[in-house]
Amino acid sequence: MTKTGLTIIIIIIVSQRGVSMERMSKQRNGILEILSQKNYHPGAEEIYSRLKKRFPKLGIATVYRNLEQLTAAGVIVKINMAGEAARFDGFPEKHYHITCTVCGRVEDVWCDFKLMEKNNFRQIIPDFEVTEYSIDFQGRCRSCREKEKMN
Amino acid sequence: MTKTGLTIIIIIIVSQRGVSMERMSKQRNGILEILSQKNYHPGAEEIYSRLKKRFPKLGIATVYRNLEQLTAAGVIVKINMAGEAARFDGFPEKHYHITCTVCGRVEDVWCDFKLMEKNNFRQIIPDFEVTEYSIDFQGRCRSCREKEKMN
DNA sequence: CTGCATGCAAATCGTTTGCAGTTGA
DNA sequence: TCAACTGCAAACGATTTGCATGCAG
Repeated sequence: MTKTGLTIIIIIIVSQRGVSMERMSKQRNGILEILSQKNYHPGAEEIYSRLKKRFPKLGIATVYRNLEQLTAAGVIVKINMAGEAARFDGFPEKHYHITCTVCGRVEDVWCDFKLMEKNNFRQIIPDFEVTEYSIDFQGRCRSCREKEKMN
Repeated sequence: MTKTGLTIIIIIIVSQRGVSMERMSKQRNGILEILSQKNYHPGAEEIYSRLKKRFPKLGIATVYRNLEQLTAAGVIVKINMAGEAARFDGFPEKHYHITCTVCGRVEDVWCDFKLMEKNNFRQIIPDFEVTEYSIDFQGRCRSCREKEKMN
């Protein structure tokens, strides 16, 4: 719980909804390029190994540091996985994710949950001022269901 | 300390769910006692340090092993926190949690999200067969908002 | 030129595992 | 009795940090 961290996030989001990174290094740009693919949610390790081909001297710490900063700036979104390594999504527009319990694939869920709007929480959770929420789905994707049938 | 009373409750819960822990050790019983408090969501470390007073030789691995087994048996629920250590909830009945972004406090949210029922997901996420979902709220709790005002 | 960003290595954190000794049913 | 459970220590994976060097603006 870092009070300052929270403050910084708010300031950046309010001032500019876009990128205000101090500098655009080749490495940071590479990460953004990888994350510009829709419905693709790699972890730090995958981003690292893909980028390592282009930047052989790249260190994993650089990837983590950039992912952290880009997340704080609201340019990308961190997907916290239960137990496993976090994944990242280059599209910060509000949406949800679904994880296949069999293969672990993470896919986008683009839909409005109108009843999930913040206003409704006033009655439900009176003691709290709800500022954020996330919905995480789990299920079996089509291909995993088809594979299950074969066995 | 009402040891006997608590044990009876635990046995009822276990038998109702058709799950049988192989043995009920003193340590496991101690964990269940701690988690029998409503709206209390300690992490492994907190459970450990509380129980360490009663069982000075207790190892943290025992706590983790028990929490894992109790979670698998459906007797308790694991709350995966973003980044931080997981917390645990002794009440497995379906409900949600809200985390205060300021103090980190986790509180229960007992409410029905009727539109959240699995049936509705068929249209929303056609490729997936949704088996589970979780909603995680974040916000500021009353006491943290009051503290904020003072500054 | 300046200081943010990098690469490297070591450290940290939460959690898991191997193993020998203990214990509950 | 004896498999399941414990305590201890070491191992683990994911992520973070310290520090000297590199490079974008």
